[in-house]
Amino acid sequence: MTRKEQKEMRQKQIMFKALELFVTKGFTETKISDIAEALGISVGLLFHYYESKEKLCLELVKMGVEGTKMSENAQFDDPLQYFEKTLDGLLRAASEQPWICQMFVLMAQAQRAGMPEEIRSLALTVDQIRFSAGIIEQGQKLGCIRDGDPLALSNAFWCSVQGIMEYHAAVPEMPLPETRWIIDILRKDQKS
Amino acid sequence: MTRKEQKEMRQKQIMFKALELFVTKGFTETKISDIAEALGISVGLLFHYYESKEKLCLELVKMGVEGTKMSENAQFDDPLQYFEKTLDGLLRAASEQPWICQMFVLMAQAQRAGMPEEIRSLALTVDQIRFSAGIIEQGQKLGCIRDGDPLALSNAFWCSVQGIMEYHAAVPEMPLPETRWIIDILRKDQKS
DNA sequence: TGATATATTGAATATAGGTTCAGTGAATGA
DNA sequence: TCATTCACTGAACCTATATTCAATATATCA
Repeated sequence: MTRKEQKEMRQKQIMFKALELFVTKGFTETKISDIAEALGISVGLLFHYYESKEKLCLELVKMGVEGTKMSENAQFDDPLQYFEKTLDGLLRAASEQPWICQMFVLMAQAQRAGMPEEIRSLALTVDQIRFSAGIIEQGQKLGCIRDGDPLALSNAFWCSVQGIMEYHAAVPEMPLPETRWIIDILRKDQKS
Repeated sequence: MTRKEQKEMRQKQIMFKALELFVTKGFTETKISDIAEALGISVGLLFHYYESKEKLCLELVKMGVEGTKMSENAQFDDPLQYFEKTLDGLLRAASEQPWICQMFVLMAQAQRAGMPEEIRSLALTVDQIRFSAGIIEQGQKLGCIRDGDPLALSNAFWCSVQGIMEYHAAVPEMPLPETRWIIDILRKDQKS
């Protein structure tokens, strides 16, 4: 293994363990030494790769922001289908790769007051709710999404997803819901 | 005002401000001095009323546990109606009294790893999800709640509520969803 | 009114935990 | 092979903040 490969591997290792701990214990509650210990490396080595706990978290949030922007580019015919596809993908991913759902949770944590300002403002650049409200409006015109304030509907949907991801990050053994249960928050005429 | 009244008022004052800050900033991220400053009192006074930050939080969690047990005693005819009544009450309360929704959020925080053990174990004594799963099972037999793993359905419902409360605690100006949108996670045949 | 109890303060203390750094050993490459 | 670079260590350092405490002000009550 070349030096470069080794370096990238270590960085990845550190990031994913940090993500796991930040999400299960919380950012401030996670000690740098917790991460180091969990990986069986020294505290000093961690600072060799990341100049601070804050920068490490920032790196994770950057990753999350990119992931979100990505998903906003998904193509769809039917607006309701957009949510179906997105949610189905998320739930499938969450059940297989813990880090996807953890990432989801981290992004919410990062938006809270009390987070380092640089992290917080970056996290606040994603606004899934407002973005989806536009698609919901389309769906309402087409008659596949129920009536009501699009922003409130979008909020209801994404908050539900958020809650589910959060709980699954903490208690992975709890069975995840089926996509269509959550989609029915938005669907106009149930019974498919 | 008598001494006793004054004492109770101060304690309430401190508890509610602490709740607000614990929820918006996080437990560890909230400094004792933040609470004191926000109330215009000294740090020392806070310790006169609560022997530690941990005990203060514990008091809040106790309050939350009692509230939850209370709501479990609600009477109902129709299982679906139980959820409707409960959620409607919660949403109504959340929009009027911030602390109710904050309390909801605190309970989730308190259950996380990384919290002081005494707080965590107390918070873990409430198990809304498992409790509601029983009611969901009844509803399925009666045909008013959709088929599927009752535990997973209960999880979906309460996680959604959790997510909504959490977001509303952070961004109160976002309009809350309507009860029936969330109830439709559980409802068997939509279109009322 | 005086004596006691309680509310209140803020400076001093203790400690946890993020960060630094001087040093060791192993890989790389000329 | 030798020199250089980089991975890696863990103890020392430093700061932020929970907690303590001695002192003061105010209320209660006999």
